[in-house]
This record gives sequence, C-alpha cells and structure tokens, in this order.
Amino acid sequence: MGTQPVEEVTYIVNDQLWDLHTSFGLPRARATLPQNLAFQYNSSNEVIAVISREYIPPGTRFGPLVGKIYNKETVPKTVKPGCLWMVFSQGCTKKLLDTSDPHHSNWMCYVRRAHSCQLHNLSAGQTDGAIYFHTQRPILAGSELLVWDSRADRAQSKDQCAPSEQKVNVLSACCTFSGLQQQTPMNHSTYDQKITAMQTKNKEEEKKPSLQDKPRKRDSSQTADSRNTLFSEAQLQVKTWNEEPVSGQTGPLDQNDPGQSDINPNCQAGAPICPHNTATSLHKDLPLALSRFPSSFLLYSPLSHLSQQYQHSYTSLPVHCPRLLFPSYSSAFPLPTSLNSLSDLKPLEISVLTTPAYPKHLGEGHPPYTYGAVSPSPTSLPKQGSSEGQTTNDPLIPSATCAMSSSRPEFTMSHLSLPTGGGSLPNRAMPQAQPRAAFWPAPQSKSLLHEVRPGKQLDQSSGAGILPHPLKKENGKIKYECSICAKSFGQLSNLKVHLRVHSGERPFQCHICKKCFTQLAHLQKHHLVHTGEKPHQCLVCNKCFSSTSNLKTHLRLHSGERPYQCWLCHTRFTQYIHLKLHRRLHERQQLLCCPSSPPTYLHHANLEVHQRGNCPLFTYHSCPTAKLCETNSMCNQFDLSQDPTPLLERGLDHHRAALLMETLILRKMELGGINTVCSGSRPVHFSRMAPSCFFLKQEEQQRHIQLA
DNA sequence: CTGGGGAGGGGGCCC
DNA sequence: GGGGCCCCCTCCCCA
Repeated sequence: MGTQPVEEVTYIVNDQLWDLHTSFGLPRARATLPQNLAFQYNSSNEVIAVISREYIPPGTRFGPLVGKIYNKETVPKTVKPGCLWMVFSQGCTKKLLDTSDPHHSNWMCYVRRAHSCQLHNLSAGQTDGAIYFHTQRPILAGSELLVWDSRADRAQSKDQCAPSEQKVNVLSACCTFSGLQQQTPMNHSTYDQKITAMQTKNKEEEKKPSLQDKPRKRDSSQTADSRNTLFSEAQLQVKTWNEEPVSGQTGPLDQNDPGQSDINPNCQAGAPICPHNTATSLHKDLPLALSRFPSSFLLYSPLSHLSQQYQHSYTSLPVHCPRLLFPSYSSAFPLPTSLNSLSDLKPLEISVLTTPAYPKHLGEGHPPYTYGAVSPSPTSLPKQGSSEGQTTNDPLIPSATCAMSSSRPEFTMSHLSLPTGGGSLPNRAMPQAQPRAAFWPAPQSKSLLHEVRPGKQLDQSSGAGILPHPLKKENGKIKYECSICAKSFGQLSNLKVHLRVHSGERPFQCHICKKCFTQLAHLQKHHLVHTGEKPHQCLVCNKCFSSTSNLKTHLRLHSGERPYQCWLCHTRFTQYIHLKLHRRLHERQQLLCCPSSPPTYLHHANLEVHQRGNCPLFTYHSCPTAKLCETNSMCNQFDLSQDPTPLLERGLDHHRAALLMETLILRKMELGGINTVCSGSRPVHFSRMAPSCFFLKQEEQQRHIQLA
C-alpha cells in the first residue's frame, strides 16, 4: 500500500506561524489555527471543535498534521489510541503521529471526526509522509470542520464499534486516525441556507450598466487592482441590500467569529470566543447583521498571499489604507436598479464577503511573491525547449523559472489548474517553509457548485469535485466564470489569463530588469522601455510613443477632445486622472465644519464623532477624547472623496448617497476590528445624519445648528 | 494646480 | 483551446 495520489489542491492554508518564545506559552495547537478558522469552546474553556469563520472552497488543503512521532516500538503505552495517526510507507506503518499533546501538535488535533459520510467536509490525506486535511465540499462560514474516514466507517460498521470505542482507525488516505469523540456537527444549517440563498441570488443578478461621467466603452471591471477588489465587494454588498433581511438572526458567525483570535497573546488562552467586545464596540448598537462580518478581508486575504518577508512589509502599513480598503465613490460603483427610495437601502444587511485584496501599494519592486529570490540570473536561465546548459538572452522568452513557474512545484499554478506547462501538482509534499497563497473564491451557492463542472480533475477517484472553472450559460453562450471574483469570460483561455490576477502568477519575465508580467504582450510592451523603441507615431506632430494608448491620449491634444468633465465646475480634461485630481480640490473646498468649533472634517463620520464626543452643542457625550481622535484618524484614512459624482448622477440624492457610503465606512471599520465610536446612550446611526454627500453644505450646516 | 507622457494591467477579439 | 495582438484604463511622474 503506497501513498495515494494527492487530491487536487487548489488552495493551501498554512498554519499560523508558531514560535515557542513568541506565543506566550500558548499551546501550539491553539496558536497555529489559521485565521479563517476558529475554535469552539465548552464551558471549561476546552476546545471542542474547529469552526470555519468564512467560506472555504473545496480543494483547500490544511496541514500538515503535527504531533509527536513514534514508531511501533517507541510509542508510549500511555498515548490515547484515539490520538494516534498512522502514517504508511510502502504498505507498512512508517510511523505513529501522536496528537494528544496540544503543545506538540497543531490545531488539526482539534478537528473532530464526522460520524457519517454525509456530514464530513474534510478528508485526510497523506502526502510524502505528511497528513493533510482537504476540503471535500464548500464549507460555509460558521460550519464546523469535520474530518471523515471512510475506511474507519467501514471498519466500524463491520465491528459494530461504537464511536466511543475508537481504535486506531485508518483514514481514506492511508492515514490512521481516531480523533476526539465523535460529535454531531453543530447545527448551522439554517444560517448556511440563508447565506447560500443570498449568494445564489447575488450571482443571478446582472450587473447594471453604470452611468459614468466619462466615456467608457467597458464596464467597471476594467479598473485598477484595488478598485477591482473593492468594486466586487461593493457590488456584492449593494446587491445584498436588496436581499431578504437577515437581521435578528443569530447565525453561527455571531457565535463563533473570533473577533479576538485565540492566538492573540493578549487574549486569555482558552477564553471563549467573543465575536465582539460589546463593551467597546461601536456596533453594539448596530443591527447584528453588520456586526458579524468576518475579519478575513483584513486579516487574511492579503497576508496569506505574501511570503513572510512581505507579510512584514504589509502589516506595517496602515490597516485602513484607503486605496486598498475603501471603494471610491467611483463610476465603477454599481447601484441596484431598485434603489429608488430610502427604504431600499438596507445598509446593515450585508452579506459575508471574502474578497481577497492585493496590496498594490507594495510597489513594483515588491511583488507579493518571491520573484527575485527564485529567479536565477539571466545567464543561468535555460532556454525553453533547448538542451541543458544552453542559455538565452532573449528577454521575451518566458522564464521557466520565474515566479510561479510550473517548474517549481511550490509555485505551480496547478493549484488553479492552469496550464502553465508544468502540468499537475507533483505528488509530493509542499515545502512548509514556503508560505503560500490561499485564494478564496467568492462564496458560491451550493446549487452553483453542483451545476458547474470541473475544468480538470487530477483525481477523479477522490470525488472531491474540484471546480476551478465553473461554467454557466448566458444568452445561450457558454461563459467561464472565475470562481474567485465571479467574473465571466467567453473563452476559457481568457479566464486562465484572468486567474493570474488572483494567483499572482507572472510567467513572463524581463531578463533585463527581472520584472515579471502576466501576459506576454505586456512583457513585449515593457521591452520597449529597454530598447527605447517607440513604434507609434503621431501623424500630426511626428512625436513617437511606445504604446497606442499613449498615442491616443496624445492625439486628444490635437483634436481638442476633453472627454472628462467635472460636474461641479464643468472643467474638462483630456485624462481621467486629471479629473480625479481636480475633484479633490473641490472636496477640500467643501470640508465639513461644525458650527461650534474650528476643526473641519473631510467625512461626515468625522463630524459625527466630533459632535458625539466633545462638541458643546451636543449633550450626549460619552466617548473619551482619545477614542474620538482615533476614530477621526481612521475615518480620514478612508478616501471617500475620490469620485463623488456618479451616485448623484444616477439619481441618488445626497442623503442616499451618504447612506451608501457611510454604511461602507461602518463596514470597513468593522472589518478592521476598530472599536471606535462609543455611542453612549444614543445609538449610532449614520443614516440619521444630515443629508450630504460627504460635504455639509451651508444650508445644511444651518439646519444642523437648529437641530442642536 | 494643470497638463503631458510613460508605464503597467486587464480583457476582448481573432487566428 | 491557446496564444498573440490590440485596446482601454489607470496610475505615476514630472514639467
């Protein structure tokens, strides 16, 4: 009996880094829990289960399982058989893995065993002597992780062995397992169904063509990285506003979302998970729906994509980098078509989102993967298809060894089933020293997942049903949908190229400057930088340009075309970026000010905080000044003001536009784990604030005075 | 502050 | 279906 083929792995989740000296005595089993998971405790503060904090797609791999290693001769008799895992090699028991000691095992020792095939969502597998857990089906937020052993079940069935009488069981992937006592999984079905229904409806809604203040032939998907990310998020969020309310529902996320992870050394080990510190949270006054956002957006998506060296650089950045986190008031912002009245706005009913964010602000020189570290010198690069030892100086030849190249298993795109030339993931363990990306697809409904078919399955026998390229039909045409951002493409190849956006794969490397690109065309275009070639000439002034786009922009100078107009002063610009910069001038001119004090505020939230905390015109002070300052600081980091026009142009009045954006503020604050505004005796509802689109106009200020 | 150019990224179309 | 080409969009830099 040899090692079984590894199941197809699309996403990899590594343990939290654990260090004996920096974990403040926290047992390894508790300190290594990935951030997308949470522990469930009993009344004695013992871990009884592992819960998913967010949607986890099939094909996700956790592990490896860690524990004390014994062989048959050295295994102590005191070890509980239920905590022993058998690892096989060449048909023989190779070693025994003891997971009974939380100081020597990792979080996986807490994953309970499903008592039936129908209930499990994880299966254990062995790869090169290491045991991993693979998700067999989508795990929705709040669901318990349950690992299943088909062979053990069969054995138990034969032996009529009660669950409590577990012996050393054998897992389906040649591992032997007997975990904690079998338990019935927690009943989150109602909540899961709710989320599923919402997600299904989200997906079925079509994007509304956005009105824009500038001529754009394309939809809003063609935006910058950060805006893309935020757009998707905002899109889902706005869509959700039209969904059936879920307020008042105490779903499992509320119960289990560890707003304070137990890996936090400041947290008391073993303390029950408290989703929110209701004593300090701004949102204690908010409907529950807003208070239950998982923190994955901040906690985990960006970091999980970065190698350790970049994690540091990322975490040193402000948590609320506006470009990264906050959707601009942009023309790329879709609005629900039915948003015609205030009642349509359900700003506190927001679906669970797991959109990954990519820290573009890391800079060109700091890609989220260790390109430079793995890329050999140009002279050492073997020419593709050439014999060994040959080198190439052709900068346009894709580097076989550059970032995420298929030649390197730790970077292979087989995780996403991309045909990068290297084929499938080698059947060997992933080096643990390499932090790897974990990419979460957007939450998908179960129905969708059943409808789509896989682009490729490495192991049909596994039954995992990995679906890297979900298919759907639109107007009779097959569309390939990105499982991460739900964007659809008419051609699979386009989707595969698109997936590089999420994966970070950049297979085309410039051998001169080592910069990597997602597409060959980009590399070819980039190469002109080095050659100085400018093949595109303006027929009017004979000026040459390296790209047609830049030539086209240039031609506007001759034609006098200024397609980008400011809606306030009607100034026109030839480039959109100029209009954006111009708008900020207006914003500065319209800073909010409280009639009682000289400070001005960029955002309505700031003014609200001021008035709530220390404005003499308001009497419901309840928050310390330091807290207010912090809140103001955080609010100011939200760059709400980039593009305030489109919402208004779409018929939204100031009030509704303010509602929309302020809700997003709240959400972002929640995601950031910021406990900011103490609402005191009066509930915080931004929606009751004076109508404004971030800017309090003069007449509204007067009204404000009257109210005060 | 405005304006112009350079550069990179995403995606559609076509072979 | 894959790859190449092209276009559009965005941002940055600098005068």
